[in-house]
Amino acid sequence: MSDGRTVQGETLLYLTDEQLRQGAEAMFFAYRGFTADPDRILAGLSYGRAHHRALHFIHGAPGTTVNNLLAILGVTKQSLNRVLRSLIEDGLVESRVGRVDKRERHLFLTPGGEALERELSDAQRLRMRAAFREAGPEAVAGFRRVLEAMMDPEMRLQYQRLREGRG
Amino acid sequence: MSDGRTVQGETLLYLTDEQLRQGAEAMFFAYRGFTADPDRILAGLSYGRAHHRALHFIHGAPGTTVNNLLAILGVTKQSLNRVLRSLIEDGLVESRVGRVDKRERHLFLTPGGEALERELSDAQRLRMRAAFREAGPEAVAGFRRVLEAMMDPEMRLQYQRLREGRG
DNA sequence: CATTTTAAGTCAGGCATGTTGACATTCCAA
DNA sequence: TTGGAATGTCAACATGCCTGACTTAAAATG
Repeated sequence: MSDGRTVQGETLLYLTDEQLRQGAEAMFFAYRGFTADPDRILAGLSYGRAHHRALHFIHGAPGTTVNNLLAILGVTKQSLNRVLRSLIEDGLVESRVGRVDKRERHLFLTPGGEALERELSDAQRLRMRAAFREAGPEAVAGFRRVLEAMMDPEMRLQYQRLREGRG
Repeated sequence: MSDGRTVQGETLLYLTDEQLRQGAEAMFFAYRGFTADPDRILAGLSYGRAHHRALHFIHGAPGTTVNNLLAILGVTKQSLNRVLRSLIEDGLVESRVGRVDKRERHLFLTPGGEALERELSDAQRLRMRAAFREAGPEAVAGFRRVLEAMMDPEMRLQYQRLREGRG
């Protein structure tokens, strides 16, 4: 890979291989922190990150279909199905047959599901809030901009669609 | 959770629950993109992300010990050992008994290991470089600041130590 | 109406990753 | 010198996610 510095001086210092390397390491360590708190809660419940993600997105889009969730989470239906089955058995998620299309199942959180989702989200938000506060508003804007640029185009669309859906 | 807007107006808009929620989703989608390219390469090699991480950090700190790597990667030594064993068997990593302390093993990449590390890093850097370029230098600075604030204090130290070690 | 497509769920098998437990080797300090 | 601590290894097991093949039901198509 070429060295940004050799191209047009200090302006592109943030594109040197070493800067990119540091960026990658920052992503690695930060993601660990990002998931650490919910992971601790989930560990005691024989649930994993997959359950958290399902609860998160069902909470954000109640009534979403299995197929929809599949596209957002980017896992196979076999994988998602195992997660959903346990959540439904434990009474955290409700699956209702679609009214217009009876093949579809619409997913909702029960009060218990909402409670767990909130517990997990609160743990995660606590850390994010602290980080955002510490870094300041401009840093947060930059953070968001870089992350969005890092997504696969498909995922970027999903992300923007979710944002718009909630205003 | 409290709503930032109610505290002191638009200044803290970036701390509202909805903003934090969007930040969390951005992390989720972006991390997927971040790992997608190396994952594709690894899939054909019966290797996984753990192998990539090991190669990455051994490359960055040649001669590091197993214990050292353990602290950085945050997994159990048994888990790391399986990864290292396969990398050593495949001739990508060399393990040398420590000279001053014979209990320690010092880890180095062989030319083959360096080659694979480079291939993986190049794939990842390509995406990061594009994202950094698209977002611009100030955004990248903010990105880094938020990620650093999001790390566990321990990991933050590891991260800073690695940065200093390479200048 | 018959056929094809779509949505969802299931079973089987595989691989990467993580865990705990037991163990060998080496070092160091009481 | 002896016992504890540190380092690393091996084995067994659990989990999560994957692919592939299949069933069921319903919708779309012709």
